[in-house]
Amino acid sequence: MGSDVTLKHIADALGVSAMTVSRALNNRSNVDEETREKVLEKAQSMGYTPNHVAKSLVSSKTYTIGVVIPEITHAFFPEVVRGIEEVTNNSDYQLFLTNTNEQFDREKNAIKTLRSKRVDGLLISSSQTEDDVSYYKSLVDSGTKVVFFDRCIEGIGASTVSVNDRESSLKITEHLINKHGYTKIAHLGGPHVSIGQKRLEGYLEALEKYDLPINDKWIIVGGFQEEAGYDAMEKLLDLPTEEFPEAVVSVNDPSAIGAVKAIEEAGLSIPDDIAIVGFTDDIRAPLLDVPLTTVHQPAYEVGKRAAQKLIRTIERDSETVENIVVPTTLKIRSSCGC
Amino acid sequence: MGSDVTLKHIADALGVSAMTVSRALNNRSNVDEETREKVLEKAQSMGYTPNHVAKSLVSSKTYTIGVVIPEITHAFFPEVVRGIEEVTNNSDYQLFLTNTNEQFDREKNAIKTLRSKRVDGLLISSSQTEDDVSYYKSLVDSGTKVVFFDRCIEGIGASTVSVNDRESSLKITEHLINKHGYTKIAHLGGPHVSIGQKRLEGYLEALEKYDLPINDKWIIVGGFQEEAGYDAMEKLLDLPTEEFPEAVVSVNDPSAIGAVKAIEEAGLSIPDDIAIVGFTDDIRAPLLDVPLTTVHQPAYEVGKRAAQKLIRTIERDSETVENIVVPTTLKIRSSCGC
DNA sequence: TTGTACGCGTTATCAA
DNA sequence: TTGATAACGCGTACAA
Repeated sequence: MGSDVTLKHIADALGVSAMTVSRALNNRSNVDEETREKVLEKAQSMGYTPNHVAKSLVSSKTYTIGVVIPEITHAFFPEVVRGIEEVTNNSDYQLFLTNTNEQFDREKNAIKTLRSKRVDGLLISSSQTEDDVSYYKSLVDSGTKVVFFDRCIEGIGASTVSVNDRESSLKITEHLINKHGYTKIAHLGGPHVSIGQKRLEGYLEALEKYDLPINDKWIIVGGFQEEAGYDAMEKLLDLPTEEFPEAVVSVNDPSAIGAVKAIEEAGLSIPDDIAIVGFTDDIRAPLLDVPLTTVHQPAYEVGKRAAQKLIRTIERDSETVENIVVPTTLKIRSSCGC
Repeated sequence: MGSDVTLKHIADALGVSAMTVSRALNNRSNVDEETREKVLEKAQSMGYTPNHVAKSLVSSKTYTIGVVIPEITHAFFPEVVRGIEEVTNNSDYQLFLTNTNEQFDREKNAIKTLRSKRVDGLLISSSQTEDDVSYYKSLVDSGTKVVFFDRCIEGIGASTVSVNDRESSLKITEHLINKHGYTKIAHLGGPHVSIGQKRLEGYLEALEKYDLPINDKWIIVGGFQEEAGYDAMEKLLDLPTEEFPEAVVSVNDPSAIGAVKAIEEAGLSIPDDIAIVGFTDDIRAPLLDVPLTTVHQPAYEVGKRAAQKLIRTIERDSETVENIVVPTTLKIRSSCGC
């Protein structure tokens, strides 16, 4: 594709200057109407496609946004992307999508490439599992426009869009306590950063609020994926009878679904032998043998808000840093005992 | 981000020419080792990030691929994207992802923008519903490198990667006939292009092969989404008893899932009152109340093969046009009566 | 080994 | 209203 038609080609064909062609094609006012029509016609017939690469070089603006997500097959994220697209579609931005497969190395690599491509900004859901913000801090400090969503890094000068993780986790745990009277409640957690930490805090807060025992063996630190939930649940299942929990709060639905698998394989039944709740409202949640009680996350809305905030941040230097929180709703099904 | 560090900045800081810096940074052989080290160090300390926009302008190569999919929330496509990424990740290409929401207008728009951005090639799963290939024909004729996947346009000079739609549809329909003895079989079809057409053909071929009646009222032309399946099924449900089908072959799983909803709402039971099979092997298929018998499509593999073919087409002018077919497998569950 | 000149396609700026 | 020139950041080709 090195043989593209350029402004100069059209100009030569018409006996005018490239500048005039540029003006005509960009609807500038200072072009003779007759000239403009000739140009438009010629551009059409020659199959001209404007070269945004050259435009970008001049304007230092690419109309391009890099989207970095940890797990494209986790249904939450495609839905977020749809929300992002609703916004970008109406504002001429294109999306570079990169899926990091939960690997921080791949994430750093992707961000490096995206910066080389001079994206106007980045939407990031972090896959970092360690509590070290220095990488992101220097990214933001370098002037790169970033908005975090879902798995956010707060307090480093970038806006964030997330759900009220702590509160939601508190509420769903409270539901298990209040409504069902469980007292022995375990937690299948994610890594102790970002949403993993907050959801853990919500869980702990609920137990404390009701003076329930907190048992270290009930708090498993795992990951966000199905296998992690499966493995974590296996550890719980190994617990002796007297320590066996009555209910489990999972960090998200994929993890919960993995746990359900482990429970079923152990020949136990939900919610009688053990109740379980998730977080996400995955597309599969209502379809499980025992439909999963969970926290509904408005993924589409998260994507939309994040994209809006980023574009405003890109286009206005005065835009403030915000931590935007979108509300969740409890989705009560039957895995909790209801 | 117009204040980026350039080669010239580094050059000035070091008292050398920009060219020397360029050579050092690109690991060219003809640079003094001492100079190279100084440059590398300075580049690091000044926070230099190479400008791919400028590089692309010079080289007419962007290391960028446009991916056009019709429906990002249909789980098949995220899985395809993962397959694409496995390939692009290892070859330094970035993906522009655009979701057209099954709207051909949006697709044309997206392709136009992607061409302006001078992507090196396009991976397209078409959302067109009309049987007019002229748009794609002129796209390919213009020299744009295109590989179609899943919803392909064949015979216009672009490679395609798809599953053996006709055969698979034939086989799953045969299963209903052979294994279960159904004779009155309906089809909830997609638009009559690409996979819609082929899956319809497979269905018809099966009926003909076994001398079964073909009833126009049993062939509903709909769409690929859940609502389309729901609506189509409602039409079948309105049929008088003597014309009521015993089994339904759906063009894909989302459509089948919509149909299942309609069947359940009508108070009928699957498979006793009516059997149903799909096509895709959606993540939800095994989780339905009556697990869905369907055709498993190797989405990841489709993505991988398509990306490989496109990159080869981009990098070698001599690359031939191929219609690549990846095999499916029947996924027998219980909605067929098994 | 290093530097200079030029071009990639476009637009801002100033002159005609 | 139109055109000439320079610049965006980089790499090729050639010269020193």
